[in-house]
Amino acid sequence: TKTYSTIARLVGEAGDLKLMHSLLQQMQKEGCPVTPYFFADIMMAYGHLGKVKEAYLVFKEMKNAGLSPNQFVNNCLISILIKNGYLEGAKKVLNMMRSDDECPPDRVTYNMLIDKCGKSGNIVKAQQYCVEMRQRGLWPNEKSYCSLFGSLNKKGKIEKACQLFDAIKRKHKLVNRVTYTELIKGLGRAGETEKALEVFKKMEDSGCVMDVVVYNIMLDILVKRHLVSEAWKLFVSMQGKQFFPTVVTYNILISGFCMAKRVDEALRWYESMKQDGINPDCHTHSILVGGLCKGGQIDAAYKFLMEKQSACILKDNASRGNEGECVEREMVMSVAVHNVMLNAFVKAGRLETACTHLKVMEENGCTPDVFSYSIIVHGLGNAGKAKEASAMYKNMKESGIQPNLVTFNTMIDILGKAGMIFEVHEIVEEMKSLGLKPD
RNA sequence: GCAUCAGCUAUAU
Repeated sequence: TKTYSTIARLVGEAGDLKLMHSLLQQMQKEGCPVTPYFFADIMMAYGHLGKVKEAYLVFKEMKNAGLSPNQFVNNCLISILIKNGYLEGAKKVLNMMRSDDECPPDRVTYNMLIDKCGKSGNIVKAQQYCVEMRQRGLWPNEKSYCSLFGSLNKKGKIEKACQLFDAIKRKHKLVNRVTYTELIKGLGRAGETEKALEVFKKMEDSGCVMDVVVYNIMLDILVKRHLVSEAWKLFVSMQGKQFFPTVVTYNILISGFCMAKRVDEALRWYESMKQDGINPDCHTHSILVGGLCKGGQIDAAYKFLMEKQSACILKDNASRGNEGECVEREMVMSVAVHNVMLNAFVKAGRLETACTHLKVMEENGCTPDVFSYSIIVHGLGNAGKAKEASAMYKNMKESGIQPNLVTFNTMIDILGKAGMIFEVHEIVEEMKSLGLKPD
């Protein structure tokens, strides 16, 4: 069974359902017990590729094979649905579980839903799930509370968040390092740098086990307040405590130098991270492109971007087996980096260049996303070209890209200002049909 | 069952 599961994972990643079928048949022929975990592995593989439909087909396939889903498999399905933005689907699975005495929801089930509702701003719903799990005799744990706490933080309700923090600390004693980290982050976002530092120091002094994430968050707060030299001190001291910088740490510092308009230093740090053996990622590149642009060096930014773009065709040594096989794969510069560039062109009034670059992206195998189009649409609208903006908007939809709330707001603004009231109504109707509420 | 659940960095209104 283990052998087959291992193979099944690979089959799942390759997206070959047929092969999976024959594997399954072979297993049954050989009298090899097929477990739900076998199916779950395949489902998760699909899920990570964003192939929700395929994952669901595997789920159904499992039922057809006469296996009823257990809590684990249902949770996997919920996780896949949630990660890919199908909250409604996840709720349906929950409903099935609620009415299934053999397979009721467990703490993981609720934790996932609490977290997702919190992240999408529905705190009330998140709390309802929390109540419901208690009614079922399931006790919320650190993760449940941290999700709830985080949702308040996200909404900027720092006072309520602090109250909740105190409550869960006093009543349930269910706070850990992650909860403290979340608290620091919330305080930082609320502009309470001093308090954030205070909690951070308390954490350090009380002998609480730290990790690099806590340091990264503290660094980010400092850097966003333009306290670059404070950040530098922390960067040094963390290493003295054996917490070594990751790519995120470097990205934060580099963005700090960019925000402080010290782009040269940012570029030097970019070099030194590579020397430290840490690979820059798409965040690094978009931070640098943005930094160069904001420093008025648009053309340098473009040059940098195109250089990285052509360096992107490289060997991907993600060795999956022990055979040392290297998969040659074409890597593409992340859309987000191009989007930063597009935005810079638009903001500099170089609309033509931006539109040209949109095509360059596609030629380089980098598919524009909803951000790319929104940037261009907004640029056109700002230039008083409402008709062209509309055309670009249509273009986007024809490329199979769903508009989101920001896109709709942008369009409403453009059309409204151009006096195209009828078209505004069309947009509003479109929003409704997608289940989006105007904000 | 070491598998499903919480915290860090970039782009649009």
